[in-house]
Amino acid sequence: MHAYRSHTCGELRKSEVGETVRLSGWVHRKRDHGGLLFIDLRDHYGLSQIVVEPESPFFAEAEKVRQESVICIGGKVVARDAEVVNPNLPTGEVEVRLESFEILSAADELPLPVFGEPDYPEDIRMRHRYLDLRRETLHRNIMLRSKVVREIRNGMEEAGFVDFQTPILTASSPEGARDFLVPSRLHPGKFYALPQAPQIFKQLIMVSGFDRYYQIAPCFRDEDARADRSAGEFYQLDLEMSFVEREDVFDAVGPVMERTFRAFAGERKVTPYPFPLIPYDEAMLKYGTDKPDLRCPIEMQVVSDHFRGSGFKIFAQILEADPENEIRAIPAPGGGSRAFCDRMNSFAQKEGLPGMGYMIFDENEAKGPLAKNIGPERSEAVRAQLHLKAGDAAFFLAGKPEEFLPVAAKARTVIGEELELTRKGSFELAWIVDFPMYEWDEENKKVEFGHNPFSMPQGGLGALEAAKTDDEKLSIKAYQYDLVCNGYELGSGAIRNHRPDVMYKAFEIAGYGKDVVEEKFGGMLNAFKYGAPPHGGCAMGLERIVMLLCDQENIREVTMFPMNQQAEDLLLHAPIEATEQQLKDVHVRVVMPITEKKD
RNA sequence: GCGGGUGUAGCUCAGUUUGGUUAGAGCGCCGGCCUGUCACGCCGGAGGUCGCGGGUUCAAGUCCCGUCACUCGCGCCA
Repeated sequence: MHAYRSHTCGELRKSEVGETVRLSGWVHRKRDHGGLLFIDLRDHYGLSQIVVEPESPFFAEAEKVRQESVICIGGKVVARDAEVVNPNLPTGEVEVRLESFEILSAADELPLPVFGEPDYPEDIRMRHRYLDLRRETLHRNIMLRSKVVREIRNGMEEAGFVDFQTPILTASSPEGARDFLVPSRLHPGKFYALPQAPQIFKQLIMVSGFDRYYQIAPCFRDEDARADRSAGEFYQLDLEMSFVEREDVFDAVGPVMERTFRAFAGERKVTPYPFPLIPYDEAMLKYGTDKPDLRCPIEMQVVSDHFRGSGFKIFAQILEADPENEIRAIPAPGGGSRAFCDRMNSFAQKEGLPGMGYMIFDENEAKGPLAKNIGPERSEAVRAQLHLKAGDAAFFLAGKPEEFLPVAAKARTVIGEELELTRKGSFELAWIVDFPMYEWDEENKKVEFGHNPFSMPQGGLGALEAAKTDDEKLSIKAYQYDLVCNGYELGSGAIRNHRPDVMYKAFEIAGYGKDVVEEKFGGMLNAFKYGAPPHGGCAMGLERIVMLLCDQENIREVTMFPMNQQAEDLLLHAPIEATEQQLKDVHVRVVMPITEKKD
């Protein structure tokens, strides 16, 4: 017989009754009746009940063994009597009568219980991640992550994509997030950077003639963490294709996303491919965000005209003060109660707005201070535009859209949830398309790249040359798109700008001369001078996909060894001081930040 | 860098609003009992600088100021 096990702990069924077996695993739980002892033995595969009779020579030892100790037991598989079958356990029809018992590794008192997985502080979970990972939920999440990766790989391989690795030690790139730097030993004073994404490499792979690239790629960005954003590092399904237009990219990655979600969605619905396309401008108008949760059916509308010159002076004045100001309405079907509307109003105030006006519609009229001030005719026009009926309400936000939209978007989500309009148990995917090529940099009062400077502007060189005023420049769209699901940005991509002449012009509009482009992006620019195929692609955040499938709202719940919000690894204590010798080797001297002393 | 929340037994939390007796409960831990449990049960016990520092007060877990830790968000994230 095998030294440790003849079966796994999840394997035994009635068919094994009568066999003598050997099992190894962790002591999940003991139930000690004094005269009879039950041990639930756990491994990766499941749970088996071991029974120890008081006559057993091992009874005393087994009674004392601590939870989470690793033991190896032998014994005979017996059928349980009908009344003690455990239907909740796949192995619940049998149990093992203990005949041999050995402690392979005794456990100390636990800093983190495994059984029952009670809520524990995250820093303790991180410090003892190996215990945390034994717990059922996290163990299952990590397993699902692996299966998701396999499903993605299968999909990509079947679609003719080829997996290539790209460098981890590379050059710092001037745009994007802050880089992690690695000092060079051979080149004093010089540094490598960890890639924020294999962006330039995958474009070079296309220029190198490989046609279809993909990789589950590690990405490193020195930015602060969020619940849905890991500190330091994360993985992307990264892909790039040659000789393609936008729809070709959608046709390649869309089906892979659909099959991946569908494979693990269970009862939950998945948007069938092809996913809807929503222009960026339309998303901002209807949802107030470029990553709308489409499970919520509420769509905002501009209702400025109904308030222009109306008796509601506050709104009328806001509209007069600046032509860019507007009134936006959030319809709230079924929200026609004072209590609800007041609650939403104070929500808006908590979010930093002066408030959120509202109208309540009943059978005959619109109620609330707004309705009174603008009169029945205008109120009725608002109701008609929003297609509302008796018992409904609408909320109104006024001012500069860029100022109130973040709150409006949140309010839309909250209203949808509170009124139970938001669908549960579905994954609703859509492409947000036609992102602006440029945006206004308020700090430096200039036109700046909106997203990826390497995206192809729509209309190409002609559109760039035709744009003279700032407004015209800002209205240029890029072949740039995001995939969104349930309010999360799953990934983004673009058709790239593979033409040096267009690139020079694109950078010129953002105020960068030829010299800057050549100095900063010379590597890629040169590559484009010797025959570059039109190409495009995208990158999907792996953890976000897994997070959604696991019904988790925190990315650390789908990451085996995550860092905390301060980007510290509490298990292995990274980051940590380097030794004098290490610093000397790489020609680095540490200068601590000056902290202000208080007197 | 900034804002919100949290911090009381190993853990989860009550007590803080309105300052006042010996700071409680559940889980876990330790000891005892228990032959059919599977969240086993019953009895007993240990365990607390109320995050830390300062202040107000006859009196502070409770009020004030500062600070630290964790977390959520803003900034940042092409």
